[in-house]
Amino acid sequence: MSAISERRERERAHRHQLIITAARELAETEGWEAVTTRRLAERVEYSQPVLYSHFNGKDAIVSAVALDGFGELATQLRRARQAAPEQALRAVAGAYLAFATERPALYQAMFVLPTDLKFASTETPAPLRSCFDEFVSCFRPDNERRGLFAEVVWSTLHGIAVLSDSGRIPSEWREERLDFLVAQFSDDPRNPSAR
Amino acid sequence: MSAISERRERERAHRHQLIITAARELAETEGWEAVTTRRLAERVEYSQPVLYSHFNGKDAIVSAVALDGFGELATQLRRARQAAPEQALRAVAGAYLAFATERPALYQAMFVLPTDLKFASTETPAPLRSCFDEFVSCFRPDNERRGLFAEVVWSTLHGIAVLSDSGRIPSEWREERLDFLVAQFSDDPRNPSAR
DNA sequence: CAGAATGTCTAGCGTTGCTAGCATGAGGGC
DNA sequence: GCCCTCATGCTAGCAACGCTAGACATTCTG
Repeated sequence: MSAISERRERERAHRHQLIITAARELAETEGWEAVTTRRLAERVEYSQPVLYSHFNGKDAIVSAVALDGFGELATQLRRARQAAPEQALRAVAGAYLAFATERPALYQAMFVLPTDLKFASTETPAPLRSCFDEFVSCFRPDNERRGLFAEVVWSTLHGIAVLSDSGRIPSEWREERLDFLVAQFSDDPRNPSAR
Repeated sequence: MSAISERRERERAHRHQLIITAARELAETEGWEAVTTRRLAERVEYSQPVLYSHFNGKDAIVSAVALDGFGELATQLRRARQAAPEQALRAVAGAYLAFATERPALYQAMFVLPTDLKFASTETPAPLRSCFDEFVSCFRPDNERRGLFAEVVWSTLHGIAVLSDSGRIPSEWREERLDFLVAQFSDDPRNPSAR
């Protein structure tokens, strides 16, 4: 393989990431309904068909953005948990909701829009699994049902995030909901009903 | 007003409902992405523009379907609660999830797709309010935070419903999640941590 | 019976995701 | 140095989308 084709491959990879970040920025400033293949192509200063030489279609672009998002979410959750080890659940839940409200478009790509990402299977991408594991780690290792705990806590947070984003529940009681949720689901020994 | 115009009004109302049920059936058999104004018009055996003489646009049709759905959901939740007054939360939560899994398209119209329905405000339609009140009624009248309880329980159920519908959590542990959720959120006197 | 009003249709606009097919330009063999 | 090959990116266009303008027909009104 010649040096020239290596350079080409590099440029191609760079453009690949350029498309992803352009789609993400466009979605975050104007919402996903404004992300059309035409506008995206114009933004990366290429014609429309080059998008299809990098991705199978628009859904694949959304999936790529979502995958980036899962990486970021995983690191933020981990940071929050490690910064407050004795209140891990509270910290992780707060970080999750903060992520959802601060990057609503990214969150939508990850959890609402149709993507071809596989969840909860053997081919689940690592960043996705890491996010879930952060929730699991909020519970005691000897808790045999921590997987179930994590699933339900995650569901609750997702419900709060998506219902308040679409205006279906008022967003002003966010902190109260968080405190309440943590109190109900924490499995530390002071919460006798949670085991 | 003449008898003829009365008949016209009747026919018009009938056709109005015809459009709504046609949209709902189409969505439930093929998903909302298959509900286009052209196919819907063909299905009700009228031309496309008549849809716009009944509704402001496609979103308004979705909203009308959703409103029907809220009426049905409210009666099902009420029936479940009254059939098991001493396990109200468990019954209502089960009925909610059953509704979501048995009528996924209807559920989407109510809670996922963009609609112009107002939630949690003074102009919230009655069926919508009834649904929420059913959750509130699962908690003791002397529980000052039952509104908060209801919001969080609803969020959890919605999270479970939407995450399992899109394949993001496995649907096989539904009963376990339900039992766990009810155990954590019930405010009866045997659950000391819930108050 | 003429004119106004109502209702429904055909046709079409602008936009969408996506693709066929044509250029242009670089790489390698002679 | 020259020509063939092949890949790369473009222009142009397709079918389908939500929605609307304007023509036609039918019905009501004075």
